[in-house]
Amino acid sequence: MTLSIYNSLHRTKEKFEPLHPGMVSIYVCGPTVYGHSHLGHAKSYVSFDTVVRWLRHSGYRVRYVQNITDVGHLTDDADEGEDKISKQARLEKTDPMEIAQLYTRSFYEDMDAMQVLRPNIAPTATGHIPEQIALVERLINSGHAYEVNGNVYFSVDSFPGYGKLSGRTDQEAVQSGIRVEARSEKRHPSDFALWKKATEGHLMKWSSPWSTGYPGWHLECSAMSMKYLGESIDIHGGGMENKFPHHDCEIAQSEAATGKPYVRFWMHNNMVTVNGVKMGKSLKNSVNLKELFKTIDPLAIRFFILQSHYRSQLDYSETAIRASQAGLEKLRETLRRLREAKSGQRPFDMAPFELRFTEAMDDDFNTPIAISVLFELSKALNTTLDQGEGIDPDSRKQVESFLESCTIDVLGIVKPDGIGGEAVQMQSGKKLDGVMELLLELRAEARKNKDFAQSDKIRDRLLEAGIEIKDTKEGASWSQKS
RNA sequence: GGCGAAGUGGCCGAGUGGUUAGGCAGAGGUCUGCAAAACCUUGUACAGCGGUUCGAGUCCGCUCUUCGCCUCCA
Repeated sequence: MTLSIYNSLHRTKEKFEPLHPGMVSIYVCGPTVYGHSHLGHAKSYVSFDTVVRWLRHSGYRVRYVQNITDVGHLTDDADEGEDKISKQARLEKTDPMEIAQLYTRSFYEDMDAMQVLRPNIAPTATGHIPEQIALVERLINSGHAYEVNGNVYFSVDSFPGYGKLSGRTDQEAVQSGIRVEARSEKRHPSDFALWKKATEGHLMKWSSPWSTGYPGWHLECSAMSMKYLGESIDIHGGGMENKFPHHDCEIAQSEAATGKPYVRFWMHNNMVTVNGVKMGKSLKNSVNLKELFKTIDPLAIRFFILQSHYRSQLDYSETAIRASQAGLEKLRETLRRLREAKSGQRPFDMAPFELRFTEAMDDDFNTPIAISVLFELSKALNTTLDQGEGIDPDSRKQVESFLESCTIDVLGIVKPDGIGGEAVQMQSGKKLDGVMELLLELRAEARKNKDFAQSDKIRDRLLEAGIEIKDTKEGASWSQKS
């Protein structure tokens, strides 16, 4: 079986083979750090995290680069637009660097909570100004860029393939551009800035051969991708809204500079909507992750995201996410049960489940199908365990390891050192085990004597304390709940 | 206006020609002292109208509706 990936560049699924056998290079557009992360960030980074996890699981050595944008994007398209980070710094009465640091930390906190693995390299735009300047020089020298009044623009006329990703023709760009930019100093309305001269009072600026200024909107990704992954990379990921102009500009400036294909597979994830409407800061309907984490297990949010395909829109609602949490709990319960179950004689064949899971993931990372396979496996296991004879040791070991591999390593919906969703204070585990043993013993005696008032009291009080008791055929079991 | 995506049972959400998606919620049942969990049974959905086909959520056309991009945005 082979992995196929939907390539946005050709709008079709293609068999995936990396450029260098066994090694995959992937670059994903990172966040601009001027605010706390929202559910849209979660969808994007959970999706690509799962892509990376599956590639690694499939045996590839993956180098994953995800930038942190800490400069260079303006609040509007006019020359006098304010840098978003500077603006936030002004609003919070502090320094742009502090803003960038604050929200970078905040971003990683949220991603860590959802078990999004850190990228191998997380370069910042401000840390790569020389690389960006070098790329601009390269483009000027090869005739693909020109300088006017301290600004440098990329000449789209010099790159025939401009717009090939988004499917926009140059004609349209001309037509829409002419009205807006009639008096521009650009040679062509679609030309985009590589370097901008800083205006009076602009805080984030660097010296360059052309002016004291700052890099253009699209430059950092090209420069950093080339630096850390090479001039041609296997996969570049990002949100669909970035296809145009961001990714088309990246392609143009990179391929014009190197003469090589920039990206072999373009992957674009779809958006989160709230009640069917796009989530956006300007619409004031964005769902802040830190807020969400107060009431929902971060891993349940991850699970919710993975229950739809990365190329589908995901509609957020309270009820939908609650339903996901309940479903995830069911899978976790099966894993708990399997870990505690005694071995026996019953055979259990997990091969069909493993095959279907792999096929689903290999089919453009179809996590909703993969998860449905896990639910079916869960049901089959529960049915077998319900029969009380126990699964034979070999099969049991295999299926446990498979289920752990799927939920912990591949999907990241279960914590490696526990199940997830329980209270965190497990340090006193040993002591607690002893106490619980005693309590369950007392309760068992009470039940034996039909003193149900006493046994129910123990159960109810423990539940209040966050410990749930279940009576099974093999005796009572307990688990901690969050 | 241009480019693109989509409309699936109460809700979420897969599925691209022929057999059960899956989850959540609901109903009934098994088990249990009672719970909880689990399991069993239960829903015959695919925007509308035409067409192709032995056969269509699944292909084609039209209509309606929704959404995204075209300005920063995951």
